[in-house]
Parts: sequence; structure tokens; C-alpha cells
Amino acid sequence: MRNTDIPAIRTLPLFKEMADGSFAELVRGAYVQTFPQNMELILEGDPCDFLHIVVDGSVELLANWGGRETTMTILREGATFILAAAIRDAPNLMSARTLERTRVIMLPAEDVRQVFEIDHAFARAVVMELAYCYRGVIKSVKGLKLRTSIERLANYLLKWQKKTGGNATFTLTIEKRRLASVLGMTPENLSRAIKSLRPYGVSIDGQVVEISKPDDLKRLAKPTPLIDDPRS
Amino acid sequence: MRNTDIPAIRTLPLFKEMADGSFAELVRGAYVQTFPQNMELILEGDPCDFLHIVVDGSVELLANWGGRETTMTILREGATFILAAAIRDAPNLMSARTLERTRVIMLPAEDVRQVFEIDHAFARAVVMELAYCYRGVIKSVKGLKLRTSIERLANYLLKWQKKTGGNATFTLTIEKRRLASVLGMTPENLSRAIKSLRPYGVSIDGQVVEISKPDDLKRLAKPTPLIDDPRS
DNA sequence: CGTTCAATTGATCAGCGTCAAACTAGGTGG
DNA sequence: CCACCTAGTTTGACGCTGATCAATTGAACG
Repeated sequence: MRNTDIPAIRTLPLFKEMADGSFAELVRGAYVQTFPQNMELILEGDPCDFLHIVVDGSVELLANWGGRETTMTILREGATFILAAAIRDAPNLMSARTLERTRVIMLPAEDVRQVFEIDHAFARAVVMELAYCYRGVIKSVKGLKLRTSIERLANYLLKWQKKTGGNATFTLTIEKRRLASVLGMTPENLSRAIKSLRPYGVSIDGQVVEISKPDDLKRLAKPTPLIDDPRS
Repeated sequence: MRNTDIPAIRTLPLFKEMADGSFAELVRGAYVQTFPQNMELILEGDPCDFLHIVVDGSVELLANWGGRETTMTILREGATFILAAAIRDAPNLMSARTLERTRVIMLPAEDVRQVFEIDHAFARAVVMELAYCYRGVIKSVKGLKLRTSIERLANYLLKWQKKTGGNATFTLTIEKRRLASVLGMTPENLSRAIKSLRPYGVSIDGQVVEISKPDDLKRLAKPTPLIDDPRS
């Protein structure tokens, strides 16, 4: 592992509080690698050998069944994945694929489990991270079961607007067909959903979104922290 | 807390390995209560004060939004709930309601966090439990996004058959309208879905299910451990 | 025996997926 | 610099899945 990558992850919540010695042990067996776009990092069903951390770029977590495929979520800089499988030493429930040139750190799952035993601060961070992920998935189930696809889109736009600083105009960093899959619809339907938000002040040109009547959109989207707030 | 309830939970995976002293501390501030049917135990959005454990009976976890309601899951004897919220000291993402006369143990969330700091075996058990829950929710998202409602029903029946011992005839322990909500459909649609499984050897009379052509049903359901296996 | 609530059935409709085709933009090579 | 290729996006037409509404049947309980 290159020295330059160590500080990059040392400050992540998962590693910030742990002892230097434990961190060193964790990092000793780590691999760092930069993958090209569209690289399959892990495959659904395979045993989980490494905890992965995105240093730079973005990764798609996806699932397949019966010839169908869906994007579960998209991860960016600082996100970890396959933590639950690594902890339980269980097969991966999702595949992972790079969406662009992406730098990833891989910590042997065995080391993670071992350091978990030794370092209490790390154990606490792992639990916090897992609980955070769990709540994230619960929110997405709520969105899928309680909202229509248009409502999901509206809330996605509002959430992304907030994340990018709150301006009326902002830019998506995700292909539309993938956004469609994340939101649980087809690309064709996303196109139509976008058009149907026009009366609510939404216009999308390429990756550029403009929300001209945020209050109208919010009245439709009815966002709630219990589904849409990424933290807490 | 009555003495008779202590052994009931001591053997649960969450508490089995922990030190006697830690367990005593956890149990010291615990409440045990038997609730009647249809009691609201916790409310979505409320702060999380207690980790709950079902000793006997069953509890429905549900979520509301925009006047709609959905059943997230149904918990039975031995299940814990609100663990993630208790750990993170965050508001509940789901409400909980008894489905029948149900006995519940409530451990103050503050105590749980504190014992987590002290007892390492407990910390490990918490992580295992959380990872288990996380994977459960991931599986349900996969089912919702990748399967039609008929496929979800078919897999539910096969899973429940296995859970009850594998006989061709077995009994559901859940109201149909709740099953419908768990599976993400309306009661009317569940009725029709059941009828449409008749050519695959499924007949349901009241709560009694018979699967006469399991191979045909499996060919339709295409069950996979990566969605349908509750363990691992 | 009547009340109540769940389950079923039928009719209708909206949402969304599928298929096919047109359009667009970004990248490549002549 | 332009023509072309490729892949993503959009549009239209159509059909299936599943929701809604309304009415009926059935079962549990007082």
C-alpha cells in the first residue's frame, strides 16, 4: 500500500478513532488498486474476501435475478462496501462495478474481523457504520413501497440539490439509465417522469437540472427526514 | 424484570456469549411487559429509548408516508428490533405494533450503548445481529425490484414451507392482508395472485396452504439463497 | 342472530414496462 | 475538419401488471 493512500482513509469515520497500532495492522495486508471503468470488482454470490473502500471515483452496487438487473446504490469517495458480508464471513449479496476510473482500497476481511476483536474504537465505528447502512436500506424500502416513481424522482432531485449546495441549478453525476435503475424504473419511464415534473418547475437538459419552483416541487415530493435525510 | 424472563433471552445469540456481569447490568434497568393485540409499541420518528426483544407473540414493523402504510416485516419470538436506532441514538424509522398478545422485553438504549463499550462479546454479537438485519433488508429490496408480485408470493410460500418443516401442507401464521403488504401488494391482488398459482399446484384455503407440485412452483419462483435464504 | 371485519370477486383504470424507431452527443478515423 | 459509428436518450404505440372502487361472500365473536 502506498504511503500516500494511508492518510486518505485514516480520517474516515470508520478508522478515525482507532489506535495507531490497530490501523497499522489493518493496513499492512491492504491492497490499493486503480480500476478502469466498467470493471467488475466483486460478484454476487462469491465469498467475501475483502472490505472495500472507495478512495476516488464511483462504484455501482447491483443485483441480478432471473436475467434482470437492478442498481442497488451508487457509492462515491469515502464509502465502504461489503462490510456486512465481511463481518459475517458470508457470500456477497450484491455485485460491484466501477462507473469510472476508480481507486479502491481492499482490506482482507480476515484482518477486519481480527482487528475488530482487538480494537474497541474500531468495533464501535464498525457498528455505527453498519447501523448507518442498515438505516439507509430501510429508507430505500420505504421509498419503493410507499411512493410512486414520480415521487421518488422528485425527492431524489431535491436531495441532490441540497447535497450540491442548494442552488436552483445543479448537475447530476449519474447517467440517466442508472438513475432510473436506482429509482426502480426503466430509462423510458424516467424520461417521461422528468417531463411530468415540468409543471412543478423542473427542467433537465443533459445532466443539468433546474428547479424553478422549489415549493411546488416540495409540495409534490413531500420529503421527510425519515426517508430522505441521508444522515441520522 | 421477573426472574423467569431472564433465561428466556440469555440464550439469544445477542446475549449468549456476553459476561454475566454485563448481562446483569443490561437486565437491571430492563422492563418486561405483555401487550394486548394492536398495541402501538413505538412510533416512527420518535426518539429511540429502548431496544426491544420479542419474548412471545408477534410484532409488525410498519412505515407510513403520505397517508399510505406498509408492513416492513413481521417479527416473532427471539427477534430484536430498533437495534440500529438504539445504537446510533437516532429516531425510529419504523413504527411497531403487536399483532397478538405479545410479551416484550425493553432494554434502555443508553444501557445498551454503555454495555457495548464494556463487553466485547456483546459488541461482537451486536455487530453480527446488525449485519444480519442489514442483509435481510438488502434481500427484500432485491425481491421488490427484481421480482413480480406473483414471484414474490411463490417464493414466500416456498420459504414458509421450508420453515415449517417441508410438508406439502402447512399453515400460514399471518393475515392475508398483512402478507399482501409485506409482499408489496394490495389484498385484492394477493387473492388474484394466489389463484394464478393454481396451475402450479398451489391451493390455499384460509390459512392452510398445499403445494402439490413443488417442482413446478420452484420453476416459477426460481428461489435463490441470495434472496430467499434467511440465514447466511 | 346480528355485527364486524377480512377475504374474495368483478369491473375499471392508472402506472409502468416493452418494443421499435428516431434523435442526440461524444468519440474515432479518414 | 468532417463523416461515421456507437451508445445513451427520447418519443410513440401498445399491452400487461397491479391499484382502485364497489359489492358480495365468508368467518369470527359477542
